[in-house]
Amino acid sequence: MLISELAKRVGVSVHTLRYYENYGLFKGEADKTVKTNNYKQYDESLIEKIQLIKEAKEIGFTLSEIKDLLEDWFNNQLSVDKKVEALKTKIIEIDSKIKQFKRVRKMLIEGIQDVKDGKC
Amino acid sequence: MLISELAKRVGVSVHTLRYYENYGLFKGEADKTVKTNNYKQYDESLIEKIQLIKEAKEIGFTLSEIKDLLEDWFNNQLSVDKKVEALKTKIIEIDSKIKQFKRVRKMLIEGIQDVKDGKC
DNA sequence: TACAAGTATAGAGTATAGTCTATACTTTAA
DNA sequence: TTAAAGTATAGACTATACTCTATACTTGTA
Repeated sequence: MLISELAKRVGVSVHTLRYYENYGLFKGEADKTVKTNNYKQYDESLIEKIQLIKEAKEIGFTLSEIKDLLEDWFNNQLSVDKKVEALKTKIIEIDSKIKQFKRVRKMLIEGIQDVKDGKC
Repeated sequence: MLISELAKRVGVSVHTLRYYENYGLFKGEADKTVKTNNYKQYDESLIEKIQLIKEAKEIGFTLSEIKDLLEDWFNNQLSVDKKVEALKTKIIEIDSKIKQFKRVRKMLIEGIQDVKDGKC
C-alpha cells in the first residue's frame, strides 16, 4: 500500500510516518518494476508494528528506545535468546513503571484524605 | 531554606527549580525583614510537593497537567468536593495508563512467544 | 578585605518529536 | 487533457522541558 493508505489505517499522519521512516523505525520499498516513479510500498505487517510504536510511545518510551527494541526484535542476525532477552528487559522496565504509577496513585489517594481532613 | 539547599534535598538542579518556579509550580517568598537582598525562602512543605512533581513527570504527566493538579489541590478558593474531584480525575487517568502498560506488556509477551516459535 | 560561592533575572541554546512549507514530479478523475 | 490530489525530499518552524550563559548583586570564608 502507499503511504496515505498506511496513514489512514494506523491513524498516524503521512508527515509523522515519514518522520518515523527517516528515523529508522521502519522502511518502505520502492517497486523496482515501476520506472515512472519511486513511490514506496508499505507492507501489511507494518500495521501491527506501527500500532506497537504508538502504544509504546504513549506509555513513555522514546523513539530511540522503540528503535532499539524493534531492531532487536526483527534482527535476523540475532539469536533467539538475545531477542527474548531484549523483550524481557522491556517487560521489566514496564513492570517498574507500573509500580511508579501505583506510587503516584497512592499519593493522590492520600491527597484526597488530606483534603477531606482539611489538611490543605 | 534557600534554593541551593532545596535543590540538594529534592535532587533537582537549581536551574530546573527556577524553571519550575517561573512556570508557576510553586513559589518561594523573599523575607521582607531582610533588606540587603531579595533571596527567596523555600518552605519545608515544598519537599513533598516537588517529590510529587518528579514522580508525576516520570510517569508522563506534563508540567501543564501537574500545574493544574497542584492548583486545584492547594487552592483554598475551591471546595473540598471540587478538590477531591480533581484528584479523582487524575486517579482515573492513572488507572487507564496502567491498563495501557499492561497492553504493551502483553504485546511483548506475545513477541517473546513469536520469537521462540521462529515467527520473526 | 578580597575573592569564591551563592542568589536573581533575563535570555540564549539544546534535545525530542513532531508539524508545516516549498518544490518538483506523478497519477487519477472529470 | 488538464486540474486536483498524491508522492518524495529537503528544510524551516514549533512546543515542551529543560540547561546554560551573562550580568549584577550579596554573602561567607581565608
